[in-house]
Amino acid sequence: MSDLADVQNKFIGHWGTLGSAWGVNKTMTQIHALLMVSTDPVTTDDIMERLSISRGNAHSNIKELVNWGIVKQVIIPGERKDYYTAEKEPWKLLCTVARERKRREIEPAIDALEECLEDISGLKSKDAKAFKQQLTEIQEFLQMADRVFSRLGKAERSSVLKWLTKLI
Amino acid sequence: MSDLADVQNKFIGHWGTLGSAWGVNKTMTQIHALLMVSTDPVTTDDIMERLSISRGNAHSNIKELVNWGIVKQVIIPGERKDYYTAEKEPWKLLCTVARERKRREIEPAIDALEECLEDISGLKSKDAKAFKQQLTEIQEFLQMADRVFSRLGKAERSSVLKWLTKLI
DNA sequence: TTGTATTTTCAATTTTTTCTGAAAATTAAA
DNA sequence: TTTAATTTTCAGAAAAAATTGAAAATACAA
Repeated sequence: MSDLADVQNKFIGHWGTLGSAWGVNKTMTQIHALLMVSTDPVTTDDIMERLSISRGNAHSNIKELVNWGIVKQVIIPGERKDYYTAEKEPWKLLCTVARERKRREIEPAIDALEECLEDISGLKSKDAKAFKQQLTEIQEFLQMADRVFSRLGKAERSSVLKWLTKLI
Repeated sequence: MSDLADVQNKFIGHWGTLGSAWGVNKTMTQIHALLMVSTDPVTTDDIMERLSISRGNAHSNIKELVNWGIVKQVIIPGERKDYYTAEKEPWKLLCTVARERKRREIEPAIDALEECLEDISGLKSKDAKAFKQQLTEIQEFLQMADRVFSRLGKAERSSVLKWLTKLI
């Protein structure tokens, strides 16, 4: 027989593990998990206490979540402290993350490959041609990913679901 | 005016950066990048030299790539050394990664949430109900992700392209 | 067998990342 | 103003992850 907080902590831990596997700081995803299961807005002190972490750690990870657009600061009239909430709807989370990852990772990668392609445009050896061909294929792949993420980033729940259902 | 190896190194570096952002060891993705742009199979020594890394490092990352099914060992008759190659086609890479990530991350996450749901099944407070509801939504989301990855994992290039094109 | 090439392992080290905690800065009430 | 609450910063500490290099294990030709 578990009590609510215990199970929530378990969930928070698992969400952190999942985040790590995808290259996200564990504390960051844990804070996010805590906010997802919190019905009311939460303060930095709440987070520090709940996750047993320092103020600095809590602070910087919250800021990072806000940067990603995954967490919002909410103003509570009459309160001095800052309160935070997260979007609860997983589909919206997906959209936000897709938008950010496109901007932060896919677009720069495309630009980088573009540069590589320019650098070798002058080379005519057989090996250079093979490399060029390979880079071009990867480039096309990334461009497709870019379009998918872009589409996802703009999507509404219903439309995402519609595609995915079609897809499967 | 750059020479081929320089541009390839540049590409290898960028591919490593991209991998890091997605939670993959940089050396691992760099080895993968090197194999993708190598027309012929490559030995551990080639990799060590090209990336300036130790034998142990090269070895363990190659093994990890083989584990993921992203790199294959090839037997070259008459040669003592092990040779390795990577699938060059990005779409096939996507399929392989999707299959593995489903197995390694998504399925365990679903099981973990399932356990959380069991743990709270007895709790009847208002908060417990809200938590249950939230977990259920996340669970459904993960299950959809699972199906998408599963579909991707089985796919052929043409069919993946067909969906994605429809999607956009 | 024996010797040599090659692969594998892993303790120790280095590097990178994350985290802490306290001081400084900011904000706003008194 | 002054004071107290709160947020922000950041140098140093701790933890985690990656890497080295050499010894051990293995594979195989002679």
